[in-house]
Formats: sequence, structure tokens, C-alpha cells
Amino acid sequence: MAYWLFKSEPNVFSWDDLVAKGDRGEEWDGVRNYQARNNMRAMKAGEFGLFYHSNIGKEAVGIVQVAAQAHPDSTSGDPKWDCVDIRAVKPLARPVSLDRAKREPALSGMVLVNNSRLSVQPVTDGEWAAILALSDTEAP
DNA sequence: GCCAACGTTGGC
DNA sequence: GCCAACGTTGGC
Repeated sequence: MAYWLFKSEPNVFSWDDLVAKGDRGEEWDGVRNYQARNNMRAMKAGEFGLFYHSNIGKEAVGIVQVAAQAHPDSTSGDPKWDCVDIRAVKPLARPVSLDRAKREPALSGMVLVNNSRLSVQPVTDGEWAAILALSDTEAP
């Protein structure tokens, strides 16, 4: 079971917006970066991830689940761009800020801390556990 | 608002 | 195939 992190600017598409989509979730479209796309192609339905607010908040705010495996991005005419669907599972009891993550030794290798520009990232088992602990949230 | 980091593009 | 120029992202 792999874990992931999805970044979004909350003024464009926020956690609340995803919650409003319900169990069917939302196509995570618009990604035009190979690394991010490859991460989505590696995802399996049912895997979990973090939802992170960039720019505003700069914190992980919720847990999401891959609702559908990678499929062609409906907003792209180019078949090389795939995306998954994600749904909101539950909010973190306490959001974990980027600043907090940077001060956490267990997260020193996290992609979020070291390559802030990648919009869809892998999260290791250890990082996942550390984030859940910091957020006072039980694993889904 | 600035700018560093990164990815992509295109000329050679 | 290299690399300079450019555009975008996102933290500060």
C-alpha cells in the first residue's frame, strides 16, 4: 500500500471543494508534469493520500483516497496526460503545516519539504505515520 | 511582490 | 543531444 500527497491552491480548489464532491470524488485533472503524471499512473484504487493547501495555509488538511485508477485526463486532448480520481475521506484533526513538517526529523526526506514544486508526490510509510501522529488523526 | 528552483522549449 | 532562454510554481 503506497501513500501519496496532492497539492492544491485552496483559492482554486480547496479541501472543502473536494468534500462537496462526495464519495464519487473528483478527477484530478490539469496536471501537465511528467513526474506528477507518473505518480498518478502508479496509484491503485483504494490507496490513501494527503491533501495539501499550497500558497494559502501551506498545510496538509485532509486524507483522500484514490477513487479511480489513472485514466485519460478529460480536460486534455493529448492522450499522454492521465489522471486519477480522488475523494475526501476525512479531515485531519489538526492540520500539519509545512513549517511543522520542516522541523520534524522524521519528515526531513519528505518530497514536500525538499521539492515543493511537485504537485503529486509519493509519501513513504514512515512519513504517513508521522503526519498522522502530528495531526492527532487515526489511520483511515 | 520577489525570486529561487525547476521543467520545458527550441535553436544550434 | 546540448544548453540558453523562458515560463511557472510556490515559499518567503
